[in-house]
Amino acid sequence: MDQHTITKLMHSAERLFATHGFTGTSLRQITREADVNVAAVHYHFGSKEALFLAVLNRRLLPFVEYSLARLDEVQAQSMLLPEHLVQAFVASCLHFVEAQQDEAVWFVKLLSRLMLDEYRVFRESLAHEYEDYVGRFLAAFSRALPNLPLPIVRWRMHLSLSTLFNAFAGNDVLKALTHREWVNAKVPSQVAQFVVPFVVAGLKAPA
Amino acid sequence: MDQHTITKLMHSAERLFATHGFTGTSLRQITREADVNVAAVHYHFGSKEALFLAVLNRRLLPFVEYSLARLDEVQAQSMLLPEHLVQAFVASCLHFVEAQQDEAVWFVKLLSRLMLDEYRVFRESLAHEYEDYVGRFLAAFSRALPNLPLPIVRWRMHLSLSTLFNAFAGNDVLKALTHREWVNAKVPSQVAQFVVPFVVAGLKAPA
DNA sequence: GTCTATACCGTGATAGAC
DNA sequence: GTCTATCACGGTATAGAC
Repeated sequence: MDQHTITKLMHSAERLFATHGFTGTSLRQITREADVNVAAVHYHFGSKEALFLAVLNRRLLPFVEYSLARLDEVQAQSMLLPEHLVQAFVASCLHFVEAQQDEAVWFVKLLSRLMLDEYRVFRESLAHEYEDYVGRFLAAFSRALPNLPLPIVRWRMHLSLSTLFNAFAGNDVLKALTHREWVNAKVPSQVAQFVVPFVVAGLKAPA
Repeated sequence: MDQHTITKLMHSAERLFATHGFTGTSLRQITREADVNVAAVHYHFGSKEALFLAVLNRRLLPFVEYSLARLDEVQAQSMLLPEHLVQAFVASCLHFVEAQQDEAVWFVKLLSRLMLDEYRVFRESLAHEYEDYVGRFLAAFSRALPNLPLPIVRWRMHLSLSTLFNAFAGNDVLKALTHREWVNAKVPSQVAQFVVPFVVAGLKAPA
């Protein structure tokens, strides 16, 4: 156990940001848990915001790369169906989880927060890195759903990916209102079994 | 403009909590915007948490009541289909938005945050109020999907309601990553037009 | 019952010793 | 590269004036 300061900081920050949110986590909590000095964050990253972005990009950039490789594979097929795209995306998620283990769960929770207005401030920095990624998936969805007008294709892709993300992150509005587990899935591959048929059917719905 | 202190506080709190989150909003911001003293929150509500719950229940309790009335209507029909349940829920949302106007948008954003772990602390208080509501909707979904095993019915209902909530709240993972509007819907009834077919098809997907 | 002044502590950030 | 000291600010909560 002789990790570098930067690694220890990112590790603690990832878990704490995922659990308590950006504003809900203080630099003092992070540095205490990482067992480093309070000033270390500013020395190595410059600011709390920069630390958050670093934590995010550390895992998201490799994920995106892997995910695009899977996309290229299915695009190479002559017949492109919506389920192929969902499979490419889900397979990337599962591969990611398998490689990162527990840390992946924190990371996905962290990622699912970005949808909220609260995290608006980070969007400009993220756009530079991920604009191309989203664009390429959208083009693929257009190919796979040739009979639907573009606005509907965009909505369907948005709903599909948001639903998948929220499912993997364990975000559940029913659990929030009743404090009870209504759905249970021990591992991400089980989550996928429940969500994929739902999403694929949604994509293929008549206009 | 001679509102009561309590009303002014709830109004400001709703908007600020929705925009910046619970930890991201300070009592000073709320009281400054409401043009009341910093201590007013503690006098009238007891704590920041209690204010949050009050803001939530103020709109959610009437919504639930209305929504259950719509549910009873469709349950009275001899043939209960998944689309009837979705329609009952969506109609309640639209009725709610029409009555509350702009404030409804803030409220739905606020509500969609409850899914996150960060808001765990409120779940116990909420369970008491909304356990029955969720239970009655679940029973209806079981009736409408008689050929599916109960775990799948639960997943489908969870995915449907979460997807609808996120759509009305404007939560969009693509927008977060690219800082760009991919889907556009001026009013909630337009959102419904895009989301309802997706969700209904998802519900009716083969097991 | 209602509001105000204020206490006390934690926050992100910086400067400078080592 | 790391640490201590310190800053200005804003956080929640309370004691007490009207």
